[in-house]
Amino acid sequence: MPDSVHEEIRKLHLFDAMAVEHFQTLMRGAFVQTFPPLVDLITEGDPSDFLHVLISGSVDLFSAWNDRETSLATVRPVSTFILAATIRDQPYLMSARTLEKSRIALIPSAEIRRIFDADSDFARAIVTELALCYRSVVKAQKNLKLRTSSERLANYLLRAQARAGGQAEFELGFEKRRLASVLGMTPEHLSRAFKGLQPHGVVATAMRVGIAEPDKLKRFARPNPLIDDPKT
Amino acid sequence: MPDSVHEEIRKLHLFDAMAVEHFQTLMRGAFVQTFPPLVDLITEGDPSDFLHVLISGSVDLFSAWNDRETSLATVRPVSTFILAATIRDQPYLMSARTLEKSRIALIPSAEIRRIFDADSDFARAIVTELALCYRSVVKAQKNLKLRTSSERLANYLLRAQARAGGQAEFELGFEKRRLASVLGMTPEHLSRAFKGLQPHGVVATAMRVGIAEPDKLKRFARPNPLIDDPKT
DNA sequence: CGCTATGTTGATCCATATCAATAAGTGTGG
DNA sequence: CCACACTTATTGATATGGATCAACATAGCG
Repeated sequence: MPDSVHEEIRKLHLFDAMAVEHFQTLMRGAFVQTFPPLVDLITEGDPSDFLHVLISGSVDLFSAWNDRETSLATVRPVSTFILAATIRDQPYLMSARTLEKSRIALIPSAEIRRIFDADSDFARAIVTELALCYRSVVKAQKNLKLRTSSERLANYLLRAQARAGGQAEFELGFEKRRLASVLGMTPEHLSRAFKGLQPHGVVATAMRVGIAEPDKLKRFARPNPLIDDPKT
Repeated sequence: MPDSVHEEIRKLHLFDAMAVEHFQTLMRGAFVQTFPPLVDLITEGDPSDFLHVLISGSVDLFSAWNDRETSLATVRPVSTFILAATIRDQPYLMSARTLEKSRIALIPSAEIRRIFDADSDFARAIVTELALCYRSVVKAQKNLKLRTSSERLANYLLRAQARAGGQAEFELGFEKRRLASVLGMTPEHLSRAFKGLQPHGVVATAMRVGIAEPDKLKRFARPNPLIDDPKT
């Protein structure tokens, strides 16, 4: 693995406080890989051999049971996934697949656990990261259970607009088909949901979205920091 | 707070590895309280002043938005709740209320954070606990999104039977009204769901439940360790 | 230029919520 | 010990959010 990547990973606050020698030990067993869209990365039930760190792109965490499948969370850079399984040395509870082209660092779980025991700065960083993951799953769950699909779409668009720097018109990173899956609905339903948002000033053409009057959309969407703010 | 309670808390594996003096510091600011059923313990959005440790009883974690309310998880002894908010020093994401009469230890969050920084054994124990909380939320989410309400009820009954020592007939700890809320459905729907399970050998009278042929019910419920096993 | 994947639209179905009425407990004061 | 009030449980009728199925429209792309 090239040193430039080492430095990139070292900057992540999960790794920036730990002792140099421990970091180097971790990196010896680690590697970074670029995956195309829609590649299966892990399967639920498998032993947690690697901690995954998403460096760029996005990843869908999902689960299946009895021929049904559901998306549980979307991971965005830079953050880890399946940290809890790694820590507990238990099987993954969720499967993961790339949504877009993604760069991912893979670090052997056994090493993580060993160094976690040896380096208390690292242990503390892990707690912070894990608490963040926990809270993001809770927020995803609230989003899904408390909102209708149109409300989820409206709030998603507002967040996407914020990510795009607040312009009135912006690119929608996904194909609509994948956006539907991210939002937990069928493509047909997403299509209707977009139409339903027209009275609230949303104009959707191909992969571009325009929000005529953000305040109007906000009155419908009612964004809430305890659901939509990724930082808290 | 009586010393007997100190010892009880000290036995929880979250606290059993930490240095004695740190434990005593924590206990100085802590207290244990017994709450009747249906008491609101915390409200989402409030600052996380206390880490809660459920010693006996059960607690519902729920959330509200826009006049809608949903239950997100049920906490059973012995475990902590709102640990992630405490660690991150951020507002609670969920509200909590007792489901039954419950004993709860309250430990000032600021102390937890201080000692977390000073005691690496404690930090490690927190990681383990937090990973467990994370995984239990994920399991709750899978249960809710992948199963119909009858399937959730069937699996709940199988777990309740296991908790009761595997007898064919056992007490159902809750009022049906509360069970419905725990399972994420309306009381009316629960009533119908119980009827729907009769062909699978479930007999429900008042607060007692009988499972005539567990294998038959299992064929319908399809329990899965990645959803139903609280230990992994 | 057609082929295949994606997006839209319409019709219908399903799980579950909601509303309404009634029945069955449970508790309290006289 | 009973009458009354109040909560809980059941049952029926209806509404709703969203999925599914089917038809058709587009749009990249070899």
